[in-house]
Amino acid sequence: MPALAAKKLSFKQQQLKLRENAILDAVNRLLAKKGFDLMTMDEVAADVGIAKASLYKHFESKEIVAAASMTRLMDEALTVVNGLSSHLPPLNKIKAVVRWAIVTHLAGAMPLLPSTRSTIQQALLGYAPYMERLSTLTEQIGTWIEQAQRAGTLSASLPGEVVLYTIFARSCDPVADFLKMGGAFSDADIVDLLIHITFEGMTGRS
Amino acid sequence: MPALAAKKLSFKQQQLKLRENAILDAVNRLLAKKGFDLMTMDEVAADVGIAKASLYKHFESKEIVAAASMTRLMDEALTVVNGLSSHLPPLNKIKAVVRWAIVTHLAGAMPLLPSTRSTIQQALLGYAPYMERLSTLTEQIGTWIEQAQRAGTLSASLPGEVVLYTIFARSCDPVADFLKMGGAFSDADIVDLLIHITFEGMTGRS
DNA sequence: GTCTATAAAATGATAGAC
DNA sequence: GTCTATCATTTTATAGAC
Repeated sequence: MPALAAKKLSFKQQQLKLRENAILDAVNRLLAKKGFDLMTMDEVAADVGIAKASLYKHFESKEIVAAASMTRLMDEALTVVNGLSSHLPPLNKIKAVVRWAIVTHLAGAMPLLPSTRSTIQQALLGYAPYMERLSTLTEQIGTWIEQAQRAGTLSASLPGEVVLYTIFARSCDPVADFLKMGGAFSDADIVDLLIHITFEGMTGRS
Repeated sequence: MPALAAKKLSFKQQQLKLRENAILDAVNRLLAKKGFDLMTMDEVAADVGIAKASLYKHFESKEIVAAASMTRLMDEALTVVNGLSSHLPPLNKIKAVVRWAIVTHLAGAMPLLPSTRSTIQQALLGYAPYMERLSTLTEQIGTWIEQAQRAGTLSASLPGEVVLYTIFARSCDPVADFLKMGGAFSDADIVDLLIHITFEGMTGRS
């Protein structure tokens, strides 16, 4: 009965996948809350509700489980990117992605990608699945940047590199945290404000 | 001989001050390079060239030595602020301060102030000398923001809070690190680019 | 695969001689 | 105040029973 056997295996694999997703959920949340260096494997295990040794049966190190979590986040970003209407002007596509990132950040589910100071950066560079997705994402956004610059909706005098890095950096801008802590604005307000200062700046318009 | 005694004491105090400044130099550099959580007291001691136990004779904990370093940085910021020509338009004063911060950042001497995730934030809140200076700095910049908004050079529709937090956040923008790592731009170029995207944004001008 | 128990290493902080 | 030596704790990772 190959069909039944395959079904049983698939079920086991599904369970495995579910458990691993639960682990990545916890890791993602902790990465967003404390960052890689302050997140401990004890916390992760406690959060998932399993023993730490069990954690290591699924992921062989702290670096790898973090990289796996970041890879899943990249997949979500790519899903957002691919789900955008192709009729949208390029600048609006870029804004939509940044908007998604800030919303995710405010929801406490955005690990701090761009921190030159975190130990995880080096590990990510050596983790192929992550780098693959980052490359795809970068390429897609890079194309939109060029299109928007040709269309004149994005400043043509800015090097594309600068725009790209800025988009990534604003996706986990600490300003969002400060404003949220202040309590004077709703999440929706904060998103709009950050999108505005990111693309329009802060100077007055005559 | 009170004069001589006073002189000797002053000399000893000068030596003490010099040594403590050397410690704060090392701490400042390490805070900028790795952040509070990844900086170790062993590193600090090694960097200064003294034993770790000696370090603890000068500063009673890692939190306090870091807070002292941050306080000294705040004093430098206040010196910059007070050194600005009073005839400068308010927006230019604000830009000058941000410019100083980015230059300091690129020189590897800007600890990452705004990180909601670092353990040090809580310690800073309880360290009066730092909070005092932060308060003075915030008040001065806040006044300039209001003036610039009334003058129409800064968008009047933006809450002052948002402008203030943005100024602090851009002072240690990771975009600067990324661009520096890329190697395609000089430090001066990076400063100009960051000032531009911070105040003018990234959209095209028709 | 899950658990308990523990190894191995890093690190903040201190004891005590000089 | 400076040093060497050490403590106490945290934390990554693993051993080994079930």
